[in-house]
Amino acid sequence: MTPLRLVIFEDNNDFRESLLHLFRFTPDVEVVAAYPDCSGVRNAVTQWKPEVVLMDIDMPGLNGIEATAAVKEASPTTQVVMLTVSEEEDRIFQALRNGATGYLLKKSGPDELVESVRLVHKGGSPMSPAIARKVLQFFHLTQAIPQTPAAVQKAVEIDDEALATGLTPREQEILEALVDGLSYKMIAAKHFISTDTVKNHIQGIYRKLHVNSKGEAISYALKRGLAGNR
Amino acid sequence: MTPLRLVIFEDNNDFRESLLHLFRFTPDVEVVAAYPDCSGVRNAVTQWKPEVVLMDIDMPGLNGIEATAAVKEASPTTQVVMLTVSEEEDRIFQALRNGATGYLLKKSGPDELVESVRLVHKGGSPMSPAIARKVLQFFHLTQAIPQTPAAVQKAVEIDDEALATGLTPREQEILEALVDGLSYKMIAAKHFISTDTVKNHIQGIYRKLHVNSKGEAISYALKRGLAGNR
DNA sequence: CAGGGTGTACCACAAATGCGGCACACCCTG
DNA sequence: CAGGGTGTGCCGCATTTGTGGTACACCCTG
Repeated sequence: MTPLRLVIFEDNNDFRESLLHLFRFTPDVEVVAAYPDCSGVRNAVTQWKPEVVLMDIDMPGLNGIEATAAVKEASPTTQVVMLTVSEEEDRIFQALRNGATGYLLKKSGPDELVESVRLVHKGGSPMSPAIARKVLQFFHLTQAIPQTPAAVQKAVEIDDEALATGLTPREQEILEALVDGLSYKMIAAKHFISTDTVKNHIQGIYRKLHVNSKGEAISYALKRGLAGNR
Repeated sequence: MTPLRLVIFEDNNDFRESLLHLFRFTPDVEVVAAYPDCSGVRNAVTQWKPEVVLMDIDMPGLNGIEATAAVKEASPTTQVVMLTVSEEEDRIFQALRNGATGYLLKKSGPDELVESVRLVHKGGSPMSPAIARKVLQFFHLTQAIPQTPAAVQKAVEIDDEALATGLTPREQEILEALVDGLSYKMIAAKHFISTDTVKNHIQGIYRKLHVNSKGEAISYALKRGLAGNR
């Protein structure tokens, strides 16, 4: 069986070297080339036709995100695995939409790196759990409302909003205020409590509705008629 | 440090036993209960208040997907990791929609299982690479298509909502994203622009709708059907 | 009475948001 | 061609929001 061809783009010399070293002891993976920058991405992939590319995100000149687009354009079947230290959402999503199919934090262990290269070639998407969580969050927000049979039943049987969501009466009131677009301060003034207490209630709401920002809460509440029925 | 409380739902006796056995040798994880079916999910989680639940998908009676919804409803902070043999997309997405934050194939090794339980508790989303790939594919599909000038023109001609409110097509798009509860960063990623540009558009929206916060904008838009018609 | 849930309040810190301005490129249209 | 509208990007700064604690008083209910 011919080994899997791998090309590496990584500007940090030490890290690049240790990657090379790592894969030297991996018989089924052959590092055919390793570059400290992405100036020659296009040529590199057309020349080497690698099955997999390991791509650092932070690099001088052409960065890893743009380079990923170039790789996929020059060789669509090549799988790109991003390597990064940061967990910035922007970059994650941009890299993924540019065609990256793996996304690993550099703190991943050697075994994990090697295994990831194999996996991405086998059609998987190795992703550090922290990254996966962010993708999932995004996924959740753009999803339709879940309709489990149980939930539907419940909604039909009892139309008590508070019971259905588990919100306390106070939380329900605060949610109404949120939906009106009020700020913490305004809510506090309206109900004669401190802004800190408002925060507490809002935290409770977030926990129970599985959201973590005003925007999500309002969206959730209005779309399901939990509030704003006036 | 108190160990992490884990509850298991798995109908296969052998597999359940081996899970129990596995975690018996994991000091930082304590399996407080294990059930062969989900008839008592709600009671189980309210009683044990586990940090993490391992949930088989295929089970007689209430299946793992519905049970997941029940778990999250009864104990929102509990993290649910799905365990399954199949890679059926519908089920994956349904489970994730219902609040599962991990998704492992049963062929995962013991170490991976244990590590996944820890990771999901630390805020990650352990996912078998094959699953992650499917989520990513879906992710790709829901991405915005870059605006061609022609498309913009078209939007201007047809979009009477935009005309009615004075919002430009781009602003309309951003408003849709706002209504989904997305953050600046997420919107930026979704439309492949910088967060600063997102800010600019949002400023434009605020000016035209006479509001000055995300909350007000979402509320305004949803209540008058300017967005969120899906 | 002990314990749980609820409502209140405070502190500290990180991240996101809102606001102001500046700049440039593109496409229309007069 | 000049100008306006739109989309994009960047900088800086003040405020708001989100997260994690701790604390205490009240009201139930077993």
